[in-house]
Amino acid sequence: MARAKKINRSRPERAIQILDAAAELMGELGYDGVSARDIAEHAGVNKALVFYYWGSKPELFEKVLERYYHAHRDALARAFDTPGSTTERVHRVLDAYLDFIEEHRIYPRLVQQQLSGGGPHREMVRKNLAPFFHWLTELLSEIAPSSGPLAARHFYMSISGMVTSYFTVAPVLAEQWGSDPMSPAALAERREHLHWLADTLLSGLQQQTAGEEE
Amino acid sequence: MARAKKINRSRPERAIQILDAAAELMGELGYDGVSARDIAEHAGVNKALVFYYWGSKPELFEKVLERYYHAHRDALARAFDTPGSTTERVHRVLDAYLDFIEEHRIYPRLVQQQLSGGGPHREMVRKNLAPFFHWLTELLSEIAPSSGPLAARHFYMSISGMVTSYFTVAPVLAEQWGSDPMSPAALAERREHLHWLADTLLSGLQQQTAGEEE
DNA sequence: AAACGGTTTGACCGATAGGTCAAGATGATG
DNA sequence: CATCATCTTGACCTATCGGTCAAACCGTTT
Repeated sequence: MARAKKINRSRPERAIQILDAAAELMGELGYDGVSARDIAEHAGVNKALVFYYWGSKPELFEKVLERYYHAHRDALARAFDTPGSTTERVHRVLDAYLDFIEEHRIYPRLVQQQLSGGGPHREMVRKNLAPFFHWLTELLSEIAPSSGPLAARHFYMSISGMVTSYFTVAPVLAEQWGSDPMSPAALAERREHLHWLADTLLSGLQQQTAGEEE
Repeated sequence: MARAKKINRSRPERAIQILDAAAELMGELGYDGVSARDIAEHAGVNKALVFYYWGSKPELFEKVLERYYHAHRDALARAFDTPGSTTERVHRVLDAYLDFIEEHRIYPRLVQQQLSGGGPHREMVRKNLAPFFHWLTELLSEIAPSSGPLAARHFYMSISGMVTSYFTVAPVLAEQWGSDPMSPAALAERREHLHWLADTLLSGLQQQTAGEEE
C-alpha cells in the first residue's frame, strides 16, 4: 500500500508516523475504539513513543484534528476569497469542500464522532466549525434574510449536513445504494447532485426575497 | 424531575429503568463513554442487574437502538402510508420525522455515533436505515429519475442529512447561533426551513423532469 | 574515548472496564 | 411453614486501559 503524503508540519518523522496512524485508526474505529497500543502497533513503533511525542491520548487527538482543521480552513478560505457573484462563490466553496473531504475522508467522520458522542473535544470541534459557519453566513447575507426560516445559518446547517452525511451514511447503505458510493464515478455524481441542489436553493431563495421586497 | 413515559414493551419495571438510563447516557456521552457502572448508578440499581436483564453491554445497546427503531419505523410508516400527491406525502413524512426526533433527540445522536464511529453495531444501524431509504426512494420514484445526480437515493441522503445534522451540530454552535437552537421556537423555525427546502427542491425537480420529457 | 542530548525500549503501575457468581432477599403457592 | 422461582446484591475476577520510568541506544561534539 502506497503511503499517501499527508499534511505535515515539520516534526520528527516518527512523530508523524504516529499521528498518521492515530488519524487513520481513530477515523475508522472512533476515539474510544482505539488504544494507544493499537496506534503504536499500527505505526510500527513502541507504545511509549506515543506519549513521548504527543503527551497524552487527548492531546494526540487534538493534534490529529488540528492538522485537518488547518488544511480545511486554508482550502475553504481560498474558495471564499474569490471574486464573482454569490452563486459562483457558493459553488466554488462547495467544490473546495468536496475536494477536501474526498482527499481526507476521515475528517468528517472524526468531527461527527465528536459532535454526536459528546466527547471532551467538543470545544475544539466548535472552534473548527465556527469560521465556516461565519463565512457562509456572511456569503449568503446578500441574498438571505438575517433571521427567520430562510436565514443563512439554516442554510449552513442544511448544506454542511448534506455534504458530510454522505460520507458517514452512504458506506453503511452501500448494499442498497447499488454501486459503490465511494467510487470516483459515484463521488462525481454526488457532486453534481449537490451543485444542482445549491443552484435550486439559491435561485429559489432569490425569487423569494425578490418577491417579498415588492 | 418528571420521569417521561418512554416507549416500553412489557418487561420488568427494573429492566426498563436500566434501558432508559442506558439510552440517556449513551446518547449523551457515547457508547464507549458510558460504563455499566454508570448506567446502573443512574438507574439506581445494582450493576449486576444490568447483566442479569440484558446480558451484555452490546446487547443492551442493541435493545436501546431497537426500541427507538420500532417507534421510528411505526411513526414514519403511518406518514408514508397516506393518500395525496407526492409533495403532500413528502411534507407529511418530514413532519413525522421531525416529530419523532424532537421527542427522542437522543436517537439521531445514537445513530450518528455508530455511523461515524464504525462500532460493532453498524449492521444494526443499516437495518434501521434501510426501510426509510427504501420508502423515500419509492415515494420519489414518480418525480425523480431512477439514476444520475437527481436520483431519489441522492435526495434521501440529502434530506436525512439536513434533518439529523441539526440535532448534532446546532448544540455545539449554540453560541454563534444566537438563540438556543433547541428551544421550541427555534425548532419550529427549523421545521419551516426544512419544509421550504423540500418545497423548493420538489418543484425544482418537477420543472427539471418536465423539461427533459419534451 | 568520554560526555552529551535526543530517541527508543520493555517492564511496570494503578485504575477501571465488562462480566461472573454464590449467597441472600422476596413474594407467591402448596 | 416450607418450597420454589424470580429478583437483587456485594464481592470478586481477568483483561485492558492510559500513562510512567529508568535504562539502553545512538549520532555528534569535544
